[in-house]
Amino acid sequence: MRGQGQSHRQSASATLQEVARAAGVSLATASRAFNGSATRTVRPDLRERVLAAAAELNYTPNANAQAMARGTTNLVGLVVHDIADPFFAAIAAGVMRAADEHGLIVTMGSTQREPLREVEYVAALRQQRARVLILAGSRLVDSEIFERLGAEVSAFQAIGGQVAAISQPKLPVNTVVVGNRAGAAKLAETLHGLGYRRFAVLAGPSTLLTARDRLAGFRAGLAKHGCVVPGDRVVPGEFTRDGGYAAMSELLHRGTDVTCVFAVNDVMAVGAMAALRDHGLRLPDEMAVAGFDDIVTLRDVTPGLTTVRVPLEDLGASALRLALEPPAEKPRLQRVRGVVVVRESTPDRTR
Amino acid sequence: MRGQGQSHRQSASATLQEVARAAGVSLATASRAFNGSATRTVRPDLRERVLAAAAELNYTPNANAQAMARGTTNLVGLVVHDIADPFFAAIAAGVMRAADEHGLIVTMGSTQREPLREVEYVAALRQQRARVLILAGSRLVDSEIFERLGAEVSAFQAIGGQVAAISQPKLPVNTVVVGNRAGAAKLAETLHGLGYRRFAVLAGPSTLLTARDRLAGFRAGLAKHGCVVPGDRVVPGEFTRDGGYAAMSELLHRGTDVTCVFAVNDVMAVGAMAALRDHGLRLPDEMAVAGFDDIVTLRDVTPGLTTVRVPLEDLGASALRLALEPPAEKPRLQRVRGVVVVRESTPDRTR
DNA sequence: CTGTTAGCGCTTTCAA
DNA sequence: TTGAAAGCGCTAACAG
Repeated sequence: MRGQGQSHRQSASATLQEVARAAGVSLATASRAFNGSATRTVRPDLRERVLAAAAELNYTPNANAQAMARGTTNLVGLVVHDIADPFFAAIAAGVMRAADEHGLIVTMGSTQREPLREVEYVAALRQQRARVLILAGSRLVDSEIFERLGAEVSAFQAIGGQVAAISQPKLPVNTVVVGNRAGAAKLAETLHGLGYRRFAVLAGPSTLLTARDRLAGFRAGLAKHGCVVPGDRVVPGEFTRDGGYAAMSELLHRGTDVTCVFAVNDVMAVGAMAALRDHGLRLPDEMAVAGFDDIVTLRDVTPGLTTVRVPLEDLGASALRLALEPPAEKPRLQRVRGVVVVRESTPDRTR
Repeated sequence: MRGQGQSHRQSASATLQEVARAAGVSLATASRAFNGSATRTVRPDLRERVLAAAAELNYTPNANAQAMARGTTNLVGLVVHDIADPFFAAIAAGVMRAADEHGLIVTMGSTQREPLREVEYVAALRQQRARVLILAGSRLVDSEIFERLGAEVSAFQAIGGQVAAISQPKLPVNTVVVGNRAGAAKLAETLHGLGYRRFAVLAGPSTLLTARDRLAGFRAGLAKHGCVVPGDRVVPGEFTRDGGYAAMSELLHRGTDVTCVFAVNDVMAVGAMAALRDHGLRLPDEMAVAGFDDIVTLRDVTPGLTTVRVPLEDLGASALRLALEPPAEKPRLQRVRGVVVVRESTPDRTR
C-alpha cells in the first residue's frame, strides 16, 4: 500500500497526513477539521475538503496516537467477579449504557472470583492508561491481597485515572454502596411479619463482605423481634448456584426444623430450591425460601422468589458517573437501598 | 511542554526514558531489557539494573505508545446483542477466558439489538486498532444495513484486523456456525417421539436468521414424521423473555389446541411458561414447553426445560481461536451442534 | 484562519 | 552487546 510496500505491517490505514495532502491542506488544519472547537476553527470550504478526502480514503483516526498526543484515553475498565453471573452482567450492562452516553469504550475483565486476578486487571488497565476504573463486586476481608489491590489502585490514580467501586466503601475511592445490612434486616422483619420464626441462612463465603453484611443485617432484623439464628443454622458456601445447592443439601443432611431459608443471594437461593426439590420437599409449603438481588433472569422461577431488589443496572451507571466526577478531597459515597419484594416462595403463615 | 512541570496533565507515570536514566543505560537497552528476545539480548547485570529501576519507579509500559511503535495492539473487541442476556454473557465469558490465555485484553460493546450500533462498534474498534473483532449474535436478513456492516468489517480487515463471527456464515470471515437447523430438527423428532403431535412455535423476530433457522429446522424435523405446524400456530415476537411472554399470551388469546410449544430460545420459553401460568394452565400437564440453548442460569426453572444444549462458553473461546488463526484465502467455518436435553417440561405421552 | 514544528513513549533499524 | 536516532499518527503550542 503506502510507502511502496516497505512497511513490515501487512497493511495500514490512511493517516491524517495523507488526508491532509489529499485535501491540499496542512496536517494541523486537517486535525482541526475533525476536532475543531470555538477557538480553533477552520474555514468551511477547507473543512469540507478535508472531510471529503477522509471519507474518500476511508480514514479513521488512530485512537492510540490520539491517546499519546492528548495524554488521555477514553477507555473505561470494568472489573467483575464473574461475567456469567447475571448479577455482574446486569451491572456491566449499566456501565456500558452510561459509557455510551459519554462516548467511552468499555473494556472488561472477569476475575473468576480470584482476588489476585483483580489486582492483575487493575495493573493491565493502568498499562492501557484507561481513564476510568470500575471495581464491581464485594471486597474480601483478606487484608494481605487487599493491600496489593489498594497499592495498584493508588498507582492507577497516581497517573490520573479515575476510580469507582461498587459494594463496600473499603477503598479510598468514590463508591456506590449497596445497603446490604439494611436490606437484609428489612427482609428479616418482613419474613417475621409473615409468621416465620425458625430460620436458616445460606451464608456464602465467610470472607466476602457482602455475604457477611447480609447475614449480619438479617440477624439484626430478626433480633428486633427477639428472634435469633443459631450458629448451626448458618451454613457457609460458595456465592453461586452450586454453592446454594451444596449448602442447602448440607443443612438437610444435618436435619433441621427450620421453616424458612434465607440465601444471601438469588443465585444461591435458586440452587437451594433445587436441592430442596431433589430432597423431595414441596415448595413453598414445606420450606420457604428468600434471596437477595432480584436478578431479572430469575424472576420467573417457581415459586416466585421473595428477595430484596437491588437496581443493578443503575448501580453500574451510577458508578461510572461517580468515577467521572471531578476528583474531590474525600471519596464520595452514594448509597443505594434495596426494596423487599415478597413473592410466592414465602407465603403468609399468619392466616 | 512537559519540560519542567508545566504540563497541563495532573500527573504522569514514569517513562522508559526515566527508567533508563535511573539505571544508567540507554533507552534502547531499557526497552530490550523488557522485550528482550534471542536476537536482542542484554547483559544480565544491566537487565537487573533496569528491572530494579523500573520497580523503584513503579514503571508500567504505556500500552498506547507500544501500540504506536509496534503498529499493533492486543485488544480484542467483542460485540454482542445484549450483555444482560445470559446467552451473550456466557459467550463473553468464553471469549475472556480464551483471551486471557493469550494475554489479550477484551473490550465489549452491547448493541441492545440495534443493528446500526453494531456497525458503530466495529468502527470504534477499527479506530482503537483492535487486533481482533468478534461478532457474536445472529445476523439479520435486512440487507441494507448488512451491507454497511460488511463494509465496516472489510475496513477493519483492511488495516490488518482479524475477525470471527458466531452464528451464521454470512460474512466472509471465520465463523463458528451453530447448528440451529439440525438441533431444532432433532428436538422436533424427539418431541414427536414423546408422543406430541400438535405444536406451536414462538418464533422470535422474523428478521433474525437464528430464529428462522430454528423454526425451519423444527418444521423439517416434524415433516419427517408427516407432521406440520400451520402458519397460524407460528407466533413471532421479540427474542427476549418478554417476547416469549407476549407471544404465548397472543397464542392463548387466539385459542388453540396445541399440546406442545417450542420457543426458539430458552429465554423466550421461560417467558412463555410465565404466560401459561398466568393464564391458569398447569405445567407440564396442560402444556409442554421446549426451548433452545440450555442457558445455565435457567436450568433450575420448574418444570425443568427441555431444550437443545449449545456449548456457549466454548463458542466464545472457539471464536477467538478462529480469529487468531493465520488468515487463509477462504474463511474457515467451525460447526457446533446442539444436543437435545429432555427434562420435565415435555413428559412422555406415549405411556 | 492556516501552517510549522515539537513532542507524546516506545520499538527497532543501523552503526559502533 | 550497546547506543543514537528515526519514526509510529496525532495534538497543540506558536508564529504568521
